[in-house]
Amino acid sequence: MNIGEIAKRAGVSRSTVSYALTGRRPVSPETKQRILAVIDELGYRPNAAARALKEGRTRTIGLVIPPASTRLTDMQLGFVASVVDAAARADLDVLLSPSGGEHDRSFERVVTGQRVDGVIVMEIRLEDDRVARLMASGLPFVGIGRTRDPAGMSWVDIDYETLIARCVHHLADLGHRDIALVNRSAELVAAGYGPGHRARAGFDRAVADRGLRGVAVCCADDAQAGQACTEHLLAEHPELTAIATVNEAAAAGVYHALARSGREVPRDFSIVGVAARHWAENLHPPLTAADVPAVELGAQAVDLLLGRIADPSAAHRHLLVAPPISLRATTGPAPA
Amino acid sequence: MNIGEIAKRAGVSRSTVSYALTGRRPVSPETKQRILAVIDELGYRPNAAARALKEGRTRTIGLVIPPASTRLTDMQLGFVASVVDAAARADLDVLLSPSGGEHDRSFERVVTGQRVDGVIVMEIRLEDDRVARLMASGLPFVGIGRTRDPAGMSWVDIDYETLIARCVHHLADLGHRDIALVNRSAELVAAGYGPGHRARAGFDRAVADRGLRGVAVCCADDAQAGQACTEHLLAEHPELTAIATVNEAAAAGVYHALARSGREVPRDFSIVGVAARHWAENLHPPLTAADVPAVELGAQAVDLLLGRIADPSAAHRHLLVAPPISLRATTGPAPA
DNA sequence: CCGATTCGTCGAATCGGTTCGACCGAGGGA
DNA sequence: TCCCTCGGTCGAACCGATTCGACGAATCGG
Repeated sequence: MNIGEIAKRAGVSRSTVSYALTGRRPVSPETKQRILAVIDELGYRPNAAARALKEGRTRTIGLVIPPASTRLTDMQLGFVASVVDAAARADLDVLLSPSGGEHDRSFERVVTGQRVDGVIVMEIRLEDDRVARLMASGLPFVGIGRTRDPAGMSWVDIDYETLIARCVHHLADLGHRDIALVNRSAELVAAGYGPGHRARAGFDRAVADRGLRGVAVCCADDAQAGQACTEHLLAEHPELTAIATVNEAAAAGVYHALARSGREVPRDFSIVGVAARHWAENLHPPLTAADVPAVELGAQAVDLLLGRIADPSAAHRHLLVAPPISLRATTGPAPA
Repeated sequence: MNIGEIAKRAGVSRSTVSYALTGRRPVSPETKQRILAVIDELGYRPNAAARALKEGRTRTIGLVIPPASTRLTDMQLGFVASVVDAAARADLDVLLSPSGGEHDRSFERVVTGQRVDGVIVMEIRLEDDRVARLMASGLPFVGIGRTRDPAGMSWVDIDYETLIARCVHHLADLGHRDIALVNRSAELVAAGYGPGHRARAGFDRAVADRGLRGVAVCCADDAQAGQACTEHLLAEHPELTAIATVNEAAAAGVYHALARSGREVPRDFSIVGVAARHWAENLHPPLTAADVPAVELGAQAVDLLLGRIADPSAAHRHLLVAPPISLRATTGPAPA
């Protein structure tokens, strides 16, 4: 079932079969039809490896994800899904590569073995050696997220700094004076995870701008940690009346801790965050939050990558989104 | 940076480089060292396409997932993560293929273009044309889930029928007489989604065995639907004192509906389900549930697939797991 | 001391496509 | 009528690896 077999049965040469399929040279209607009939009958498809070898491209992109051991957040899942979706629309396949920890062989294989035409990297750190590796390799790539100095790369990202600042202003406008930031996990922040640092910076700046009293804490990415963290926060700072958070996975725990402390949301306490819309709406009560357009970002990342593959020397482009805050049910005036 | 370049710089023939790398023929220590030095210096990796073409295998497996539009449940995410993880351990790459809906081109490409050595298929229906397609193609594959008559395939699956029956018996043992099943979405069940049907069958059988009164409903996979569904259920059947569920995504909504109706869990009402442990523990209160070992199942699926790739004519194997119910905080004696 | 092994290496064939140069015949312009 | 162009097709080269057969040199047993 290779191209030679098709050629033999159609009574033409292999090149003619190739031209009939790719259309890169004219083939007479009768010949073409005969070839297609044979192909259809035998269910022939060109061998992807042979084609990739000759053409020098694989029609596959790599998607570098955090290692499987760290559970994907809802937002990350949204990115993965939208990248896969957008790639499928462009008739590209997606090769998954967990990176970090023990799986660096996988990353190496993807980057170095000419298995993919380009790469999308998620979960970028301020200093990220995967990015350095990719830049050195010359392979086209796009970050979902960006390094501290992203001038030499193409990327899409969420403007956490602006968003958290906006959250703080929203709370300040409502009269809150003592607010807390529930950030991502201490490990992530310590490892230089961009959103954690940028959220912190935005929080500090806005708190200073509005003359508020702010306290920032880190919190692991699950409901139990969110609860523990909030209980601790309320015990240490009983004066708090609001929380801003970028940790969607912890939000349910934050709710429970507040309920157990006797505080009712939003009457006694306000919460505002940055989260996937799906997630914000499914909390109870629905979370007032900046809705991250994960689907759009993933699609844009694929777009950018296609551009770089088509012209690797083109100027780098990027997209920084700061979606507006959707008012739902968790923020209200500061209690008197 | 191909093997010829390495050969030239090391002053040997291309075949010798190949033998030095694969070890399939002896190479003298000095020569080998010289070759490895050059390779190291130039950062050479064999071209994956060329190797695949000659060897006839790609060292890649396909993972067929539901289309991106339908959000992955926590359990499905666990499967994906564990498959990727297990594949990485075996030095295999994973090619993602959304199937269903508009993405059948992607599935076709994966199955037919000799891009992968084997395939793992998720979300299998009782009658599943992707399975039929794979059987016809002769490509090794393993299902996570199984068709109605899975004799001709290898698979791993969760024994929903037994598990839900076990849940019902657990509730009956606690004295509950009126119980409901909250199943997966009506669309899934209508489409012949196996777990939905098998859960229903196990529920009906156990309810009959114990002489209970049971009511089964379908429910979309999110918290809002869970709440609406439960409210409806309580309105129609106020005599209910317990719910068994296979719909982990709806559980939070079930909780809220019960709380809003004034029922306290587990004092007034019991809930028991089948869910990923991570998910059950993060609910509040933690859900008494059969903990699905998604990680183990994914790893087993990869194992089975490796076996089939190694020997496609070997007898089919399968694994049906029925993990015990972990008692947490949501079941108690039926109210008097 | 000679024939048979064994070791280390090389050259050439091969995998299944794409693509380039060339060829033949028909049609069109001068 | 002659020449050129162009449509349609073929054969051969090529992409970058693996692998088989062969061959020279060293080793070994008799």
